[in-house]
Amino acid sequence: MAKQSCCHKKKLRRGLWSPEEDEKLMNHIAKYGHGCWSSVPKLAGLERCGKSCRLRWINYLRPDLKRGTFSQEEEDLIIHLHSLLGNKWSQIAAQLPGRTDNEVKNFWNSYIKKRLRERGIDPATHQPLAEPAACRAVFGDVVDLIPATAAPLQAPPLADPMPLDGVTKLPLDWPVAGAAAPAPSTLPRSSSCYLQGGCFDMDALQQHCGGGGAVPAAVVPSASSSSTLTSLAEAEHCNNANVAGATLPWLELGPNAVADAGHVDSYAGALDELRWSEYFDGAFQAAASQQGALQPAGQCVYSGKDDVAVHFDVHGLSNWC
DNA sequence: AATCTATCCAACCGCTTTTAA
DNA sequence: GTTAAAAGCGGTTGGATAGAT
Repeated sequence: MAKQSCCHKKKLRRGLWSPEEDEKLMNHIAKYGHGCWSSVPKLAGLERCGKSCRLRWINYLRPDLKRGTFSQEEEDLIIHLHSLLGNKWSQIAAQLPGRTDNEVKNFWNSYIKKRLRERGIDPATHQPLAEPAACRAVFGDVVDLIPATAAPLQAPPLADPMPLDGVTKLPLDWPVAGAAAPAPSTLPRSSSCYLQGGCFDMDALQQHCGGGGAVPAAVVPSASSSSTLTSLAEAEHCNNANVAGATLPWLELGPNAVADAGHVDSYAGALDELRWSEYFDGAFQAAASQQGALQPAGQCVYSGKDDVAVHFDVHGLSNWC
C-alpha cells in the first residue's frame, strides 16, 4: 500500500487554497514570520500541513513574486541557464527575481520545451535533435556517435541566489585553491582545471581532475565582486573565446556589463539582442561548424571544439572582477 | 450548445539533504 | 555517531480553462 502523505495521515485539508486560507496564512506570516513551517498551520488556524503552507507561501503568496507572463529576456535566460544547469529549477529560479522554481519549471515544460523541439533542439541536452531528416542530413553523423551513456550537462556550483536587492554574492561553495586539490599528476596539463569546450560537465570534470570527487583549484573568484551570474558569464566567455559562430551577444558586453549591472533586470537588459533566432542560429552554426571535429557527448551545441580546452585561472578571473 | 482535446499551472508526492536533539 | 524532524527539491498529477470540432 502506498505511503500516505502527512496531510493524509493527519486528515488535513488538501487541494486548492481558499481566499480565507490565503488570508490567514498571509496575516500570520506578516505578523510572526513563518518560523518553523510545521507550526505555522496550527498557529495560523489552518487545517493544512506545514509543507503545504510553505509551498503556498513560496509559490503564490510571497509579496515579492512577479507573476504574469515571462518576458523574452527571462525566457532567454532560462534557456541559457538550463543549458548550463539542467533541471536545477531552484537554481535557475534564483537568478530570476520574483519567479519560483515551480513557475520556471512549468514554463519550461509547457512552453520552452515545445519551442525548442519545434526548432530541432533537444530540450534535455540542447543538442540538435537526431530527427527530423532535415536536421539529420547535417547532424546525423554526430548524433550517431553520441553514446547513450552521455553525461548530462552539469554546471558549476551556484550556491547563492540572486538577492532581491540586486547585490550579488560569491557562491560560498565555489572550489577554492588549495582545498582538496588533487595531485598534479592526476590533472590534465596543470593544476588548474580545464573544462572541455567550456561547457561545465562536472561529472566529466571530476573524473578528469582526479576522479575522487574533488574539484580542483580551478577558480578563485574575488569575494568582493564575483557573482553567480558573473561566473556563468565567465563560463560563457570561455565558450565564446573558442567558438566561431556561437555567439551570445550579451556576453560580448563584457563581464562588467553583468557584474556592474548588479541585478538580473540589468542582466536581462544585456540580453536584449539575444533572441530565439540568434540562439538557434548560433546553435546550428556551432554544430555545423563542427562537422569536421566530431562533437563529444554532453557538450553544448554552442560550446567549443573538444580539442580546445578552456583554461580557467585566477589571473584571468581577476581581470573579470 | 455540447463535447472533446490540449494546455496551463497549482498542488501533491516522494526522495534527499540539512539540522537539531 | 545516531536518529528524527524539518526543509528543500524535482517530478508528476489533476482540475480549470480555452479552443476546436
